[in-house]
Amino acid sequence: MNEQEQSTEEKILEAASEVFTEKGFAGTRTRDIAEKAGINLALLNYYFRSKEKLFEQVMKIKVVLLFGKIFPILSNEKTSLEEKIDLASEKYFEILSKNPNLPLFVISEIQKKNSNISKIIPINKIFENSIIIKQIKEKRPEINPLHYSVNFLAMTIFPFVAKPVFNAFELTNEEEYHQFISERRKLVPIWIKQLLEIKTENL
Amino acid sequence: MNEQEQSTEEKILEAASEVFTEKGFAGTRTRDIAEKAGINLALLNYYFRSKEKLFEQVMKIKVVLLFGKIFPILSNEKTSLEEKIDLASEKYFEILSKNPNLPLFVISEIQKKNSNISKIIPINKIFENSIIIKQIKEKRPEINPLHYSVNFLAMTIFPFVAKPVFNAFELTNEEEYHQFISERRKLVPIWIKQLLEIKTENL
DNA sequence: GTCTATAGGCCGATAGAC
DNA sequence: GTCTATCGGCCTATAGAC
Repeated sequence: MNEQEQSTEEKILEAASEVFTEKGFAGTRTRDIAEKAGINLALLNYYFRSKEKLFEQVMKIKVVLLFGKIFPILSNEKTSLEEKIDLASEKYFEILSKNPNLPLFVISEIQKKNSNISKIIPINKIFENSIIIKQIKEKRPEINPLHYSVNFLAMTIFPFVAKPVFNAFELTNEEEYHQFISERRKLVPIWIKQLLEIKTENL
Repeated sequence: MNEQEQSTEEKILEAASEVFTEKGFAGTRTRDIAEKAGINLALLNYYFRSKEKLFEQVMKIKVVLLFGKIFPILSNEKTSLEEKIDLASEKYFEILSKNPNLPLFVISEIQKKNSNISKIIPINKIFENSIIIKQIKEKRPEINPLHYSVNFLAMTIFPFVAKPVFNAFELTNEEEYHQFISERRKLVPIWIKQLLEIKTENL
């Protein structure tokens, strides 16, 4: 499924995905994408019109990858809150282990380009109407459910976002980092469920 | 302390700080820095030699701002673990409220430039030898203390890192976001202390 | 120290042959 | 569809006047 089986368009898209993710939109040269895809620079513009439009397609794919698989889990009417936490955690560690710098790419490029990405996926609507939010509200009506969602995302995603810092300051080597992540895969759902048990009356 | 009281060098540095933070190294044009500083483009090179060297100075300041104030708290021999959590949390929310996109800038630029930034501050040495690590190890010897440090940083920093996502997907408006942050200022230390109480035997 | 003017190189995009 | 060659603009950096 690698070599010749990919169409030219797919080869460009894959190369673009890698280079954009590594260097960001502004730091990427279309020449580098063309070289990595093994095609000519002119072909890139033939297929995608411009660097900007190529980037938009990559970003769309990345946003769907980052959020798409999670929402079905959070919106399942048949699973309990605790089961959702376990399943979402498992799925996220799986996605992020394969795509470690996916979240940093999406976040930092959204920050730089304040694009109208909310038209790709209406995250807020899906989120606000999801079953899990109802379940959290039932369990902890005194606290904005967004806190628990952010806690979950923070504990799961942050170690991947901060990986460049781990490397730069040599906090872990590559092996220790993977060990660390695989420990968190088990710990995070335990911690999240525990946080939901704490009553905090006096805000 | 604004207008004429700043030296030209300071004006350039402050303008550079703002533009680099907003657009990243690659997305920044030295012309924009010069314009924002109210000086001529040539002056920028007169004072700082190159865009690269100016960036390095800005980055050094940012890294110190992000970590410098925290380490003394974590290394204090006279405070308890719980007191350190309260003080570090307070200090971080203070720093990040004033510099909301500081962490995203530092992380994403470190990722792009894999610079030898560890020479600015030897974070790993300071971290490993800090008093708080000893205190965490005493309390939870079965778990790598890095997990609790990452939990703290994640729960504190992540909402600031992810702010562009909050905005892009309209999860909160500006007022709701500030309300959300001020709630976390109280909740995060409570949660962190609670996480330290959980025994997790079976890893 | 501060300015204007410009050199010099890089990069995105396209024209045009095959 | 795919290539080579090149245009035109932008951006960093510097030369040189004041």
